[in-house]
Amino acid sequence: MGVHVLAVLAYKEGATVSSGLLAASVNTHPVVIRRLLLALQAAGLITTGKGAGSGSRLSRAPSKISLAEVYRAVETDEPFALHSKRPSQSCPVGRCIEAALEKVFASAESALERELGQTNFAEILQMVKACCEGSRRGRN
Amino acid sequence: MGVHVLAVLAYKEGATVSSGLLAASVNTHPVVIRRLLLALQAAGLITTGKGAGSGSRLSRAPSKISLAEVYRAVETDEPFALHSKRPSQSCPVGRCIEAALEKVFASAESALERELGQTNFAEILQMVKACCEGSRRGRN
DNA sequence: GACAACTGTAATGGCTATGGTTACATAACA
DNA sequence: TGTTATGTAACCATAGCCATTACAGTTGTC
Repeated sequence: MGVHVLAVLAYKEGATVSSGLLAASVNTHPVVIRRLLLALQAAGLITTGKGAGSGSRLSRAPSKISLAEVYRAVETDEPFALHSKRPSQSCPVGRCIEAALEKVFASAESALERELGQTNFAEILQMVKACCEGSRRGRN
Repeated sequence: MGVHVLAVLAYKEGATVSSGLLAASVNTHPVVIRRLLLALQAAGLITTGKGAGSGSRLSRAPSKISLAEVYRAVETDEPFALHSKRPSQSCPVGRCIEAALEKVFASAESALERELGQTNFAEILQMVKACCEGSRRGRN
């Protein structure tokens, strides 16, 4: 969903877009979008103005924003669920499995981010535009 | 959690382990473990017997089981949440973003599985055993 | 200055997924 | 036949996420 928002912002190169318009495209509620925009702001990906006629825009060129940054900005919890309740400490495996898993999962996540880092929004924008050829009647 | 179960089975090389014992190590309920065992059976990672004195064991050597297989066996839904409600089809971005994202996410997931595939349970077992040196009083 | 168009933020309710629990049928073994 | 296990359904509790409402603060325009 965060990707969707940034894709729209990239689509409207530089123009400010209100949360209402973004919500219409994502098909959700403006407040949901604003919460998302806060996370994207904190990550420095967009700038948001206040007041009438205002809205959000990318703070960098689309080619300078990778999916990995969006992932880091938006994702809150760990991709792999560790144990909710701690394993039994009286079992040798239970006592040590968490440390072992953390190491492996950390490298898995870094591999994931490395892969996501290889796609930027210029490419996404290009894919979207290529897909839309032929159905040029866009109201928005 | 699936990893934990298989790690215990690897720890008890070849011996059958009941869902009750596994549950004690994971610190959960035997039924939860049995649900998990069903998925691991379906993936061909373990074999489970019925009846008294029975239980589960690995169906392959630990070195022949990778984390990627566990991931595939256990994980049900997509790692990246697509849109729950479809985006607005009247917006050019909304109309095309899903197809673009699917392609990118598929490659990201395959990168993830590639990374997970590089760790097998012989290595995990080794990590667990290395961690437990010194605290050798294991009741189980 | 009043108004309109925005964002920021809190509070709330609903939905879904997951895990925990109980209960019971069934299968194997001694 | 009794004991020990699995397989499976049903149900409740919990957590996380999204949607919604409500309202305060900010900016630009008339």
